[in-house]
Amino acid sequence: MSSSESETRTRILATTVQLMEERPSQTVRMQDIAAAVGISRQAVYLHFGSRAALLIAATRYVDEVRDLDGRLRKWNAAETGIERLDEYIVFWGDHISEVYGIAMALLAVRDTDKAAAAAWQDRMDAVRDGCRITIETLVRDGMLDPMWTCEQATDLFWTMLAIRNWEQLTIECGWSTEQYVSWMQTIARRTFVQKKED
Amino acid sequence: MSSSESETRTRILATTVQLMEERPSQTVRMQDIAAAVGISRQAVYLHFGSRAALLIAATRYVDEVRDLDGRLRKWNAAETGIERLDEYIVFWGDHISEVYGIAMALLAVRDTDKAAAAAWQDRMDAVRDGCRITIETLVRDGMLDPMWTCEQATDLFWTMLAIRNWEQLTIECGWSTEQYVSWMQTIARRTFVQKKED
DNA sequence: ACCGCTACTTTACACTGTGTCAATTGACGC
DNA sequence: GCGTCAATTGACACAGTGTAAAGTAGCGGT
Repeated sequence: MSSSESETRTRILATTVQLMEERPSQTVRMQDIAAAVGISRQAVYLHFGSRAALLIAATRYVDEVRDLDGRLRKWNAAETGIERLDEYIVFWGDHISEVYGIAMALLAVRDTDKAAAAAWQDRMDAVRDGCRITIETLVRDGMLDPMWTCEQATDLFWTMLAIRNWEQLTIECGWSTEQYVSWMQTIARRTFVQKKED
Repeated sequence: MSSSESETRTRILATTVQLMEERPSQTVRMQDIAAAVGISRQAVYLHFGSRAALLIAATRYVDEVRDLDGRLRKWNAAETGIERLDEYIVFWGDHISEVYGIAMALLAVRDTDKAAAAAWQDRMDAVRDGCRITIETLVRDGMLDPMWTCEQATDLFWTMLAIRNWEQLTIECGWSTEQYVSWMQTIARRTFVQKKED
């Protein structure tokens, strides 16, 4: 795969990600990306047919570079449902903080571009799958609070982990990612884990 | 105030709100609003200098029509902190479901328009104030879980109530507003209210 | 030496939506 | 009839995306 990718293509992707991280996503134009790479705007269109296509490719690129799959291994290896709950929040918190820039850019074009909307949906579905599997492991352990169905708990867990919430707590409220993770873990446990009957 | 407002101006506002509720906000253009009202695009600019100004006026209009202040009375009248927590979620859930359309439109132009950003900030600050007062009432009652500072609990409560979360749970997950309210109340209580020492 | 290929450049233009401007019309009160 | 207020019409500037066409520079093969 990476053998077929030209060096310029990779440089475009890396630059795009970098610019998106630096500035508020909206304001990064195709022009800016081209200029930063040191090529013409049209050259960018030569590699990626549209802004949306570029953003989609950029998210994939980040996943690859940051080793998304490797990071999920710890979560996957967790034995108990509660461990999984904790590990998923750790994984996701760390991941968001590195993907935030392009994720927001992709989210912004989603309204006008079908492909971008589909790409976003894909990623959100993947996160939701992770949430569902986590909740199902809790159920298996008999630890899901009976007030929730599996479906409801998944909806809620998935919503809690929304990037917008991470954004608000860290960027607007000034929480560190560590605080985000540890407090999110607390809320998730209190919300989903059945209380010891006493 | 309402005496100075021309009938056309009001019709523009009402139509804007209506269109924004119907369609995904982004796609409603000044042209569409003008056509729906039955006037020219320029006539809209005659009343509201810009798209952002129109959206800001539209949010105010909705607040007035839906009697925002009246709805807050019940929350304000609540005696205990826990009652306030519950009532604030009821108020907010109902309110979001009626304001959703324009709120999203306002949010969308926030990135490109300073006035819209300020207007959005205003409203979010107001919600945050409500959250803070609610949490402070819990503190007064000695009911806030000692794991949170007042500030942290406010941040978190405010984030829980984010419109995006309501959007995801109701529109994407299919929850009713009643479910949203009742389950949000559960989570909020479990997160913020100190457990009975046993 | 020439061919063709790939990667990129330059210039120009179409399109969409916002926002501005100027000249015009039509109704209403006085 | 006069002013004026509300609205109309048509034209245009501007930004950013996306398209199209012609040109260039380097490189490998024959």
